[in-house]
Amino acid sequence: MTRWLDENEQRAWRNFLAATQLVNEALDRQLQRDAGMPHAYYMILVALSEAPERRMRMSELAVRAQSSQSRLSHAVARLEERGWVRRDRCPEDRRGNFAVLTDEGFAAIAAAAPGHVEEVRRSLFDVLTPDQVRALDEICAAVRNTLER
Amino acid sequence: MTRWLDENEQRAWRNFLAATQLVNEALDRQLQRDAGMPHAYYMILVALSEAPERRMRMSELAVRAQSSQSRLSHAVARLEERGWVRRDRCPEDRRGNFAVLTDEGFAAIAAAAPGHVEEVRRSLFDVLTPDQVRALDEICAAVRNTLER
DNA sequence: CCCAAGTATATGAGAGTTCAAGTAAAATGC
DNA sequence: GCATTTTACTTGAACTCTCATATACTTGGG
Repeated sequence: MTRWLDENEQRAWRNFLAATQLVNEALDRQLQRDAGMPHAYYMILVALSEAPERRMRMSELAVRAQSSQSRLSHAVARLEERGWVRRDRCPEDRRGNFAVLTDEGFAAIAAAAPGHVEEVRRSLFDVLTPDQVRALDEICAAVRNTLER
Repeated sequence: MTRWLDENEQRAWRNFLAATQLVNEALDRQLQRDAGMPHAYYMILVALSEAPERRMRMSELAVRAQSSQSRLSHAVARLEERGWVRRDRCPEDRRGNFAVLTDEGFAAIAAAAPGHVEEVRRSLFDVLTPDQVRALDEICAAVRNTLER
């Protein structure tokens, strides 16, 4: 019954697992070492920094930062302890919260960004030809389209 | 100084992050739900099942299963509790250990494999054209070549 | 208006991962 | 040969993530 992977698919699959893990590990290590935060936290701060007034409702932030709501809740609690994020109650819907990027938080990603971009280039873009970057973009967009809700 | 990502690179990067995370989450959820183990554990069991006599030194296993030594050590401890793996001391080098896949462990991946392959197809291969699979393979191989070791 | 159902978020426990440090045995060098 | 370094692996603590559940508020009928 099971349609097993053929040889080419096996190879592609294993290369995919290895490559994506290597990239993610490289990112996490660099950010942890140089900025004291995991990549997931960096993504949250970046999402906030791009939002109007640098604030966003928790649920929207979860989507933008590719996080589950629970994970985000825990993460924001941690970021709050460090003074990088603050929570403001939402007046229109008193169940809701805004996560707000503080000036310290903004300073933190501003400081972290150059090293991070450097690592992104080193571990991905420097390795690929422009054609490969295009191909990768399309491949990932296709995957998103299918798996995202 | 910093060479920021241009618009295309930005898009490719964000699609890459989203797509790889979606695939990994899909894998982890399916395996956790249907086989009671995370993907990392599955990879360890698979690596062992492919080894001669279904056993391997811890350090080699770490490489094959794409795990750090510490992570592997903890994971094998857990797998041992479930009776899926056993540890044998290595006679030639008494610092060393073999991780050995038990019959129960083999049964566990044999049972898990079909559902896992199904999920791999669903979340990646079914979405891509043969050309895209080839392109992805080459891209990932290039990344591995650069980042590995 | 009130109650049931739904939504937004938080919380706690359990599990996995990382990092630094620890143990033990082999290899190296003088 | 003995001290040093290296290798193989483990351990513990701190942290993050997941899953199930709880809380608080809102919404939609009747």
